[in-house]
Amino acid sequence: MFMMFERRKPLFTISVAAEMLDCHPRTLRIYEEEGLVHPHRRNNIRYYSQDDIETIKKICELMDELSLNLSGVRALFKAANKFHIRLERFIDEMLE
DNA sequence: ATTCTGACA
DNA sequence: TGTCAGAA
Repeated sequence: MFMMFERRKPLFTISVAAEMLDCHPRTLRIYEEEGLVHPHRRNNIRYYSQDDIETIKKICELMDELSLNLSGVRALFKAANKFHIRLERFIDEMLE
């Protein structure tokens, strides 16, 4: 189907995640290639957690509110990691 | 039916 | 980023 559970947490297949985020599955795969999200995999199939969904929402916000492209987001992620900053808070502050 | 990867008139 | 082919 399009959803499964693990430890009480819902996991969504790429098609469902894409619907929730109103974007193309291709886009989600690209974000993964860029190392922006790491959906859980089972039998080579991607399963997105609610957290993954939230992370991607943030990515979209960064792109259209700050006019950043994918490479910009990638740079931001790299910086956050380099300075040991919590990604969630980091992004929220960028959006303030 | 659904997803995956790789490729691009 | 969208779309399509070929395989799983």
